[in-house]
Amino acid sequence: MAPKIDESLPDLGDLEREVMQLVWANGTVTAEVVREQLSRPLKESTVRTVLRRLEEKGYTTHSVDGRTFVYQAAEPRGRVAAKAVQRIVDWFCNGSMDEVLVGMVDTAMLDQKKLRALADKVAKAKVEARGGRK
Amino acid sequence: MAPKIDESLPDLGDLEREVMQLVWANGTVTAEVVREQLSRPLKESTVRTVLRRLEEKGYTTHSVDGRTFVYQAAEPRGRVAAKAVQRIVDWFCNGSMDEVLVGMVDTAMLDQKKLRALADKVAKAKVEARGGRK
DNA sequence: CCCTATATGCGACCATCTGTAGCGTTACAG
DNA sequence: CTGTAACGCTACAGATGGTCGCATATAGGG
Repeated sequence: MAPKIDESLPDLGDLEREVMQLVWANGTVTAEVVREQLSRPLKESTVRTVLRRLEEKGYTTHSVDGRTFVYQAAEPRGRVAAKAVQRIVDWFCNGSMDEVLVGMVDTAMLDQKKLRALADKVAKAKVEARGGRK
Repeated sequence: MAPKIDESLPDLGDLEREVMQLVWANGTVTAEVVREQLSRPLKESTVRTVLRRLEEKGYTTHSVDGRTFVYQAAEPRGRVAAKAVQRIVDWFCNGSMDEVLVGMVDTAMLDQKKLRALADKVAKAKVEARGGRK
């Protein structure tokens, strides 16, 4: 059966999330790179602490280039987001996505047309993903 | 235009979440009722503290019956869940739901068929809601 | 081969959040 | 008037997360 996707990763704080965004955006990053791209000026040690915690939490992995740590996301953004959503659905609606979807329409987050378009898009993406590997 | 839905409510802890479930399930509850239905035995004061915080956070409202507080959800479950999802989407994918949907399919949370079925269901729910007023 | 610049490892601090509860106060039944 | 039930308020400890400082190790330049 399915390759047992590792369950719900721990939550992230604001800074941690911002750093993850940079990791995803850059593909691979070093503490220095992250520091430069952060919205506010933080000490190197701070950045490295965050990067380390992110790895402890399972969001990133690192390899060493010379004596520099190069981090990269352990999982693609969409997948992490999907897990987060899954958790929400479990917490609030006992795993029933329907109620959430309806809620989204209710709060004008989605409309029927959009939903259907997504269904098509997803179907297509699915085919591609499957074609690539598997 | 749309009645300006109040933005993302604060996060909830485990106990707070469990209590909210009871509120939603019961419609209206008192500290006593919640206490009785909780999975573990907690002091009344504990329950009342949680209920109070829940109200501070905007999840519930209360009215007074005699000298007893009667709480009820400020918003339906589906709507709260939807907002939570919205936040996730914003955090991770700059508001693009697509990426998340794809991620869900990727993690086997959803499949094309299911998605399409939901689209129909939502469409129907939408019609009903619309039929009521408007 | 030694020295310095750099990047790391790790521990520390503090503010906030959450679970959990005690205590003083108040209002209504008898 | 008094006891009881419900309330408000404060407290407190444990877990997180943001933010650093400092000791250490190691690659090169001289």
